[in-house]
Amino acid sequence: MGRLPCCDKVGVKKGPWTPEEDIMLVSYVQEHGPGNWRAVPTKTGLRRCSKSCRLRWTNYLRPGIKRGNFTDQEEKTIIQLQALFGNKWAAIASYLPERTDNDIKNYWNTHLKKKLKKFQLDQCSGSDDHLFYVENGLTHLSSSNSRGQWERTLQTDINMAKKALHNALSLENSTSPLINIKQENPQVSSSTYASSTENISRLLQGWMRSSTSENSKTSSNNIATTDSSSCDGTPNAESKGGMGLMEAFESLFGLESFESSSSDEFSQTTSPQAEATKVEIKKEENENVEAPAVPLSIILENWLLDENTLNIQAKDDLTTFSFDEIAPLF
DNA sequence: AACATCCACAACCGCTCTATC
DNA sequence: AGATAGAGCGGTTGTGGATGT
Repeated sequence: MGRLPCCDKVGVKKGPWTPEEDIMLVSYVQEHGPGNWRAVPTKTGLRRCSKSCRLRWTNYLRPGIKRGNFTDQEEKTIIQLQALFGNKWAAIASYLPERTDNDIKNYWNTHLKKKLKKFQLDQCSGSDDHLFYVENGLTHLSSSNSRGQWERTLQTDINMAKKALHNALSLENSTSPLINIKQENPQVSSSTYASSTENISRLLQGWMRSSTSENSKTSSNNIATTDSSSCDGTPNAESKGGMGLMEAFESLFGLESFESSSSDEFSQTTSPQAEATKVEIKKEENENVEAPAVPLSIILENWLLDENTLNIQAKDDLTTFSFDEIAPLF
């Protein structure tokens, strides 16, 4: 049977969007809010596929998107999160609220992949550039085969992932553009918009001002379903980021270990269950060093997200974790 | 100046998941 | 329970500008 296409392919325009089309789309969103994309082509007269309209909005016209060069900090964050998540661009993007997953993916493919290749070559030739890559989170690329090397690499990656998470969470609190706009500057700055669409951004500014109160109901509904990083600039870190982490650790260690750990528990720094877990681990270690009852992922989870209280404890857990337990998974 | 090649990025494609009826 | 629409996601492609010959 198959799915019906999202729109009639005949007469649908493809390729780059013109400023006029952008304005038509933005005008529609101003009026109706993002959502009901199927109706957009007919209501606006745009000869575009509904999906194309949605993507154009999500990846380009949506408020709060930062364009232009990636900063060193952003680059490091991407590298570190990529090491953690793999090519889960949406998950990575949720930690960089001003960037879209498409942007990050493109940046990775065009810039960072090259650094990756260079790193591999430099490693063969023993270049001093190695330090750069270590600092930027590329140690996971090491072709280390020995167990000791692997463990050191893991340790380094976890440190960097932890840093990245910390940085990302700081970013969320401090640089989310629409939060700042709402909280600090009701006049709304245009600095976060694409320079090429500044005219459109002005339309949006007016819309945002009026919509914060008037459309709060509809826009919150629509926005919440529009994108992984919501339009109000506050990525759903608890659900999305949290799950991303879980997936990351599962993919890292091949363990299905989060079934008993809810996202709420995940967000807690010292949940009773986590404490119980640690006790359990210690107990297990005393009884049987090679068979920890609690997956490594939970240890890492606790350690990553609890800077102060669990650091030393979990580090101990980590360093005493038996590699034999997970070695077959690699 | 003309052409070829490279590169970055926007956009598209196809698949999957979820919500709704 | 199955069909459908809406949306998310990752991979790939197309296009236009920059650079080299």
